[in-house]
Amino acid sequence: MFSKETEYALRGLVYIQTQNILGNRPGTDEIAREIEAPRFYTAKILQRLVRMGFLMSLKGKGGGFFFDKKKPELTIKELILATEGDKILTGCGFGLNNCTPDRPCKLHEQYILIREDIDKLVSSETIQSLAKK
Amino acid sequence: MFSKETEYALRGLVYIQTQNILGNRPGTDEIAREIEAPRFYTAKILQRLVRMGFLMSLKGKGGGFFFDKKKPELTIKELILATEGDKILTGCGFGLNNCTPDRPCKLHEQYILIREDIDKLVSSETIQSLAKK
DNA sequence: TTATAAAAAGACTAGAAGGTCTTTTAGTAT
DNA sequence: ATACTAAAAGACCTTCTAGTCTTTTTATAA
Repeated sequence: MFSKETEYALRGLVYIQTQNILGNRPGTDEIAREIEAPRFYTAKILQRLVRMGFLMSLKGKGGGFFFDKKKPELTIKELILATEGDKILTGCGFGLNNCTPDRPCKLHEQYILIREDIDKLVSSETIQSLAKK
Repeated sequence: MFSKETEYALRGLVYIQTQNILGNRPGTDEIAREIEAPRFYTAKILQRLVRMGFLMSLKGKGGGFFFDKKKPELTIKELILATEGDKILTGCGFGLNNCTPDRPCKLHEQYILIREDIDKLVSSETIQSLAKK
């Protein structure tokens, strides 16, 4: 469904948020261990997320990752769009690139419904809402 | 959603079936052109499908690809399982590999519903049903 | 003010997916 | 029989995803 990068980002961010709630700022080693993801790869992905402004970090002793509480909640959709673009939400199931609403391909009608459900799900859930579950 | 291989296979097989209905046995060049897919890659994918028994072919003049009319219709699901395994139909949206019904992950409940819809769609549609549309 | 801790940066590697091309094999029509 | 046609086989290449590792920068605590 999603790429590894999106998966690790999703799991990592939810873990960070659950720790933030407890007053902690986890670091890459802890995060990677807890979400069962490769250590260095997780670090790289988190760095990208910081650069994109989704997340904040502090270097040095006592440092780690945390969310800016002034910012609105981060929807899964925003995260997916940033890590792997909109192909899941705009692409056609049949794989015909010239499949448009007026010239739909043979799987279009049925696939549209599924795509809308995916869109609804990733639009309504946020990192913060998942962290509370 | 699907891999390129699955996409080209899907489009190629539907094209072959529509041509079979008209009494034709299209070859790799024609198929690749019509479904807008890379020529040699399409040929390779069709060869694999023949080896897997989904399709038949004839070499030499007047040769090409065709379906065995004695066989039952080929569901999209069978095709997907053969080309990319069952990860789309069994995998977890959240990407947690130890996500089971009794220990569900945080996106499980909602994702399950979408996965079931996908399963229903690919189980009900066949190459033959798509070719008729 | 220095030792230490942790993120940032970026080079590098492995493997898989996607794609190309040439040669071989096997039919078919003449 | 032979020439031609088309699939089969398989080597090869390219690109992208996933993952590793080392070095550099920056902050903090003692």
